[in-house]
Amino acid sequence: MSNPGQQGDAWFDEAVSVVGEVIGFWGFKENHGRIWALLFLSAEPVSTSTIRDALLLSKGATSMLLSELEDWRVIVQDPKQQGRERFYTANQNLIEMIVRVMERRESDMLEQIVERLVDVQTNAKNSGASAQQISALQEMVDLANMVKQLVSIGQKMQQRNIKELSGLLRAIDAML
Amino acid sequence: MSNPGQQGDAWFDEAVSVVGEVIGFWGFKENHGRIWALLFLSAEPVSTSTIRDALLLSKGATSMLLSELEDWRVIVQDPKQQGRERFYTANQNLIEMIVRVMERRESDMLEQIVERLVDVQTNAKNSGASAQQISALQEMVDLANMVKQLVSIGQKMQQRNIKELSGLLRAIDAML
DNA sequence: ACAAAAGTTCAAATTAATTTGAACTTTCAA
DNA sequence: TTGAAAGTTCAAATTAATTTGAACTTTTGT
Repeated sequence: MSNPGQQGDAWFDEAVSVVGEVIGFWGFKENHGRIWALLFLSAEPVSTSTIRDALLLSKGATSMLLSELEDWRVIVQDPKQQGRERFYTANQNLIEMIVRVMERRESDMLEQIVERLVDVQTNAKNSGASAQQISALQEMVDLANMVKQLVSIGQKMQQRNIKELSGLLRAIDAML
Repeated sequence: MSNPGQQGDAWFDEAVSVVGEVIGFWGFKENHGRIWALLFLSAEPVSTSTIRDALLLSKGATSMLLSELEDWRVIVQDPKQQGRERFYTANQNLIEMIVRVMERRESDMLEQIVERLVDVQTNAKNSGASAQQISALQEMVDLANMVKQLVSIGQKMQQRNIKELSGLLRAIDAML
């Protein structure tokens, strides 16, 4: 068996598919997940053209997908590589990665949501909305704020590994 | 001012929009969010035709969206109403609702993912994948299991209200 | 400085998700 | 029992998301 455990092996392709599906399910493009999986499972930095060939993507798509992933710091360019082509590696810290992406995706939105809902509540009061309606709006605001709190907890989890977090979750479970 | 704080008021429409956007952003249809918001902000049960008229939906769409929401127990039919038409109310427990929907959406998937990744790992071992690759796969499995753990914590949070949970989150924050 | 290779951009094409509406089934008031 | 109003289904239409590829810009080895 030549080139063991690389792109082309059935298990490798299946892993790339699984991750692609999960990531796609979770609101990103399937190809974001496929690229990340390819890099995460590769020992060495991988060149852009290798990625393109392995995943059958166009030049344009590859460029866009890679720069999005890089922007989210889900992948990183290998600075050691020199020459014309770029080489990438996956961020190996899954937790940090997930937290960062979540934060980036939800944070601005949550801020805006709270703002808009508070506005709505003000207008509702001035338009003679019922007490019940005001408190329904308040609950939405509270919920949005709770999610903000959750995001900030996420931030603190960035430097912990999965094993530690699993232990923490067990402790929380016991509190309930 | 007649019909105070009802559909047609600017604040009401804005609230419906905000919720629709959030829900849409979060992987559901915008109209799921709009219907739920309309019901959540209405004092009385609302008839199907009122929903249709207020949100400008077709007969077919209304039927499908309502039965999906009902299926997820995000809304519920009012049993008191009799007559030909159905009336709905929103599930008032936001936390229960979110947990239930998440659980439903993620649970089967997570089970499958773990299964497929374990399979992949087995094949990888038999195909002479590197130790590094095996452990990368292991990390993915661990992560999926951690998310399962998280879902099960979510279940226990169903009967708590937002204020309680906010306090709990503060306690967790202090542990980090 | 040049030109070949790599990367970017974005309008058009493709593909996927959502909505419509007509034909059908079910429900219930008379 | 009957038929009109309500509800459902699903293929076709619409709308939205993603991908392509050609024209462009940037980079770098010579």
